[in-house]
Amino acid sequence: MANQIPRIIIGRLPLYLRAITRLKKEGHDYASSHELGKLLDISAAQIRKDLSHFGELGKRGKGYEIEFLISKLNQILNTDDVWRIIVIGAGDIGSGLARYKGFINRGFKVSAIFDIDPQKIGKKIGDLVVKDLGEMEAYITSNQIQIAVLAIPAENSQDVIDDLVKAGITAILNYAPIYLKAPEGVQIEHIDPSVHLQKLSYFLK
Amino acid sequence: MANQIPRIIIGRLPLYLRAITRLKKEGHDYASSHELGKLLDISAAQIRKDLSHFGELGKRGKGYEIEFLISKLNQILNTDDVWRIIVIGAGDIGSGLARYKGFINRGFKVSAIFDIDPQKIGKKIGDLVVKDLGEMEAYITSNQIQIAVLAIPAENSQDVIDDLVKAGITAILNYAPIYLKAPEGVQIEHIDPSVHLQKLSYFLK
DNA sequence: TAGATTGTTAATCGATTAACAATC
DNA sequence: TAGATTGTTAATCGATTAACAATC
Repeated sequence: MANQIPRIIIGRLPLYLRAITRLKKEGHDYASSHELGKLLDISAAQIRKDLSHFGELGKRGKGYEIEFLISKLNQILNTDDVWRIIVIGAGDIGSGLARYKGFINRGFKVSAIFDIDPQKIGKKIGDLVVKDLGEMEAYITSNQIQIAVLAIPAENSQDVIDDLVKAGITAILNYAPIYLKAPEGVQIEHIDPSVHLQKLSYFLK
Repeated sequence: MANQIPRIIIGRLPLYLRAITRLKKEGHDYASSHELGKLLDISAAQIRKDLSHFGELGKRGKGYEIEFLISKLNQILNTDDVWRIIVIGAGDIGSGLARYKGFINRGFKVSAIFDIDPQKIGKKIGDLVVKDLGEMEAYITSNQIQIAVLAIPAENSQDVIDDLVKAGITAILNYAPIYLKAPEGVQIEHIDPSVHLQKLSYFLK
């Protein structure tokens, strides 16, 4: 099972998981590739092909058992357990993430939030108290954190990335509108609303 | 110039624009496809191929004139002018977007923010005052808004989408962790941090 | 059994890369 | 001119789709 799955397939698995979790909430027990496909605007053939990389997950004639597929997808994505993640930057985005209730059943939990601004350090956000950025490295090491979310201005982000990696972080979700370099083996994902808006505006007028 | 450009290429143009804008800020006048490629982890050949869809934008022997390429990309992406966009939902994400200083030089400006919660209506966020969701449709019509950002809980988002489209919105950036249906011709982009985090966690452990 | 839907192969389609003539 | 880099063609690579035997 699963010898170097293409990245593009991995990128679709969270969407499958999100869609099928919704079907479960609606009371379904089984979902066919066609149903899922309609929900996601993805062809049924592609969904079957993607899933088949991880074994025979469906039942011919019936579809995919939802409970089973959910647990299988979580297993594949390593979200069986909850990852403790840290957030760097206690601005609007960082605060929003720290307060966000939706992470926990997707496999994540913000366990600390850091900022460099003395005005913010010590402030309470949701269940957390903003920590001094200076404590970040020690925190990562002693809590064995692997995932960090960067929610700070672009100018400072490359420096912080370097510190994060040095401390042992191996996966970064970056909200700064800038492309960042990380050493081989450190995964980075980017979220930049302006990029999405520009994709949209291309099609307008 | 430009007969039905593949979506995947359009998706890269904002990245080119972001990278080259940075090079401008650093004082460069020209950028070669190799420089850009190194900055973005994209092959030089691909960058040249992508850009060539829109004419001969470079100078052989020199590269791309930065000032010219920026204006050309803005022209292609329709971000020459500033789009007035609206934000639905005045929670952390909505507030963050309303206060975000980075939109204006990427071609966007939040011109109104709406919420359904009486506690939030009337509150000041940045330069804006939160409006009643009930005023949304009238606002869209009379201001000819085309782009909306959805930053509300998943449960309510399909209803709001329908209202948005009815009022004339043709492009939506959706922060709710759910796949939404919109009629043909209405573009939707999705941002769901959990999806990105799950892509990251796949590679861990 | 009949109907439905998977898993998988082969065919198609599209995107990326390599290579190089054109040319600044 | 010599060196550099584009624009573009052809070759390669990879992803998607169509189709259907297997089977629940």
